[in-house]
Amino acid sequence: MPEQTFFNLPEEKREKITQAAMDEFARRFFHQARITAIIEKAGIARGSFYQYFEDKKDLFKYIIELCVGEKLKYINQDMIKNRDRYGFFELLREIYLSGIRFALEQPRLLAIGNKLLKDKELQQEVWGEHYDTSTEFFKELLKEGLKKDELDPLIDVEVVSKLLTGLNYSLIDIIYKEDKINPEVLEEGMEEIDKMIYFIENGIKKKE
Amino acid sequence: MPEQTFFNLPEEKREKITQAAMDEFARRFFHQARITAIIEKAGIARGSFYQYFEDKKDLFKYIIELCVGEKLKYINQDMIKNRDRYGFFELLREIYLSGIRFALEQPRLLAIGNKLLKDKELQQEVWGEHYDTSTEFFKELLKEGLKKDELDPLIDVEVVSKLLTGLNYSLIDIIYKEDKINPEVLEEGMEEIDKMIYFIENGIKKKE
Amino acid sequence: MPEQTFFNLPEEKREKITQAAMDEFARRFFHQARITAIIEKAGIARGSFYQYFEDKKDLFKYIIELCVGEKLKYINQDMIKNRDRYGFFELLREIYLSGIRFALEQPRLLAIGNKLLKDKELQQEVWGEHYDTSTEFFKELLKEGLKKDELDPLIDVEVVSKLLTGLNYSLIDIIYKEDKINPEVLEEGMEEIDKMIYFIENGIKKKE
Amino acid sequence: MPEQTFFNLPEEKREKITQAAMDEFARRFFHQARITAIIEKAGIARGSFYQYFEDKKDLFKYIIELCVGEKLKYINQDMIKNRDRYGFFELLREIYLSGIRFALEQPRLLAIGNKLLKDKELQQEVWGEHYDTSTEFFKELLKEGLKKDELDPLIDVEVVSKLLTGLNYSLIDIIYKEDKINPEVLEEGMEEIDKMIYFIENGIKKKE
DNA sequence: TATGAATGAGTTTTCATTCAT
DNA sequence: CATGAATGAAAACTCATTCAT
Repeated sequence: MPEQTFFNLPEEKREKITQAAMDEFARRFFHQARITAIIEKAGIARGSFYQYFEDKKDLFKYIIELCVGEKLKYINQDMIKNRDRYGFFELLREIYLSGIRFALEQPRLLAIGNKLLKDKELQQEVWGEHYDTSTEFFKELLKEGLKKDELDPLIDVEVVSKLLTGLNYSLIDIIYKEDKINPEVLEEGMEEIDKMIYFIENGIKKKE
Repeated sequence: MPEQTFFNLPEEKREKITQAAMDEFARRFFHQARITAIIEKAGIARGSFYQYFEDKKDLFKYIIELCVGEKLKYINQDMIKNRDRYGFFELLREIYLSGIRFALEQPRLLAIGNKLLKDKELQQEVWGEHYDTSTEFFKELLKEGLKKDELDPLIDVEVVSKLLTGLNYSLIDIIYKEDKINPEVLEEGMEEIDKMIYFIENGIKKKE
Repeated sequence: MPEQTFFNLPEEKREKITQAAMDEFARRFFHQARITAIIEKAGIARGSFYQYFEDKKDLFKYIIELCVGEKLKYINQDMIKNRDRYGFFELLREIYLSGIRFALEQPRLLAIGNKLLKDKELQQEVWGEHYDTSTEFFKELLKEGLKKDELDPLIDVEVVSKLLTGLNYSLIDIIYKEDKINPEVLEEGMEEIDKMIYFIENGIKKKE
Repeated sequence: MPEQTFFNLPEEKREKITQAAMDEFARRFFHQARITAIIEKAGIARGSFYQYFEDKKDLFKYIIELCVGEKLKYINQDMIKNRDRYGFFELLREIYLSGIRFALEQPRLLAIGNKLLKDKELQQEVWGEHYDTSTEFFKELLKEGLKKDELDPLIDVEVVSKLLTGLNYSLIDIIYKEDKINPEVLEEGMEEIDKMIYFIENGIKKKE
């Protein structure tokens, strides 16, 4: 919800502001992030900032939106749209892999999201009530997996959806630690990650 | 590392300060936490605060120490000490259950720890280099489990230890959401949780 | 080294701030000087102060620079530049007289310098290593005086340069006492001072 | 004017407090000096301090008194008492030499006095109106010197007494610079200093 | 729309002094 | 007398936001 003035800006300038904001929000928690740092890096005037955004939170929400949009690009949209044609574990693997690709290629955006992750209060301000889209999505996936008889019918959808969400974050933590890419992962490559996903799957797949 | 003066205080007053600090650190991130709020709630003078603690960080470290100490009380110490007498999954279940018990009974302390969890910089200041004790512990457990031939030898100890850590946090997130206890969990009780743990185990136990 | 914002200020406002700062630094030692007093007298907001200056020391350095600049105006620059055309004692008298003129007309600036004079630590922070320019200057003068055969060759340049510096301060103390101009001196005028300088000269001039 | 309680203290304890105070007042200006530092070094309780002294200034005055008393010990008391038997320049040399001996042997006390020297306000609080004893003393000496026909009758007693005072400080500055004894002076010894005094004398002695 | 100066509430911290035991 | 905890005024400094041009 930036002001229209912001969108009237030349592409280049808008980009510079966006990048500066991402840098700052990746480095510091929302409350610690300093507008001063952002305007300086972006090379704009203090007053201009408030002509583009209502306040710090307004900018933050916008940046988060960009993160979400960017994140979506890493998911194979075809699989999502035609998800009835794919198996549950294929889809799950794709979700996880997309998360990993995103982490590897957009570590800064990941850092921003991670910072938000623990601040429930802020999340609510940013996303209102429905701030747990990730879990919601897994819930849908699980329901469909059960319908297709791919999953152990004993599982509790509520609980497992949350576990899958948590595992997603864990996976990312594994490859992206302390603001740096974990070199071990890069060496051994995706193969290792795939094996890892395999073990996770064991927990919920239908017992024969 | 509070000053001796703090420990000389009458139990009751010390407790009041501790509680006030916990309240504030549970509500806000370290940098956002306000000494003013703490001293007001504790009913002490501004100057007194600095007679008890070197600064805000000093108090925070102390509170974190209390959290860790409290957390340990929730783990069956007998099992930890004589862990060779227990199976890997028995131990794992105990760890997870202890986390859940802690979350249910000490939600405020949990919130404090969670806030710290995402702030790597702060963690290093509080704990020095060894701030990932949780993962280290799971790594030990896994190695012993492998030795006892209870686990799939194909698993990557590094990776799985991190997954188990992440799962632990997920479990806690499931029952403790938005600073309130998730009522669903309390209704259905530990039984449900136990089932959940069971599914997790599938992922790594030895294939027959 | 104030910020550019300070120099962008309208002359009048800048002057008001400068005057307020001079008042405070003339009254109190650097560490005792209060920013609050300065901003109140200058009629600016607390935050503005920190937009103009990095901190109290930044302002202080600036004020000292102004003092030094002002002081230089009181020395006959022609004599300094063409000093080979003048006798040693002529030059010495000019230096001393300039100090006296400065003291009479800028008692506040003198007070500021005097306060700094005893704080070696602060001097080093303000001026770095070369903080004894006064003595250095007298040393040069003495060397030239010896070359021109005007001075007793037995004198120790190191020692006498320090004595001359000290005498300079003494002279100033004589006419400027307790932050007020000593009225006696004003009555009897420069003539008396000139006589005083004459006696000082006896100590080092070449014996016939 | 410490309280009687202070003087009832065992010699050893009193000495420890005195030493601690001297250390602090030698290091920092009165306003910067911290009671905390003093009580810690002296090993006494905070409350005790205020049982011995009314406040910080009370202690300071006492320390200054001790400094003055100590200083007097360095002057040849016989010469002072029977000063009619000595020549003006003999007496003057003794005064100066005593200052130098004091500076060499009691650098800490000298530092305390020097710090006080520039703080006119504080001086008045410590000494009331008659805080310029040094100048007063030189004035007496000069008058007697004139009576004995040893001095140039043209000199202005007011002015020269102040100059002599200033020279005294300069001498001390020469041998005691930046809180350390100037090594050059120690090497060349008192002889050099004596020569220095000789040059000073030239300025005021009776012309033949 | 752009600019950047102005604002002031809010925060941490220090320290002399008082007070209760 | 000794002790050391209690106090709170005051200081420096930060920073999001407003305002005037």
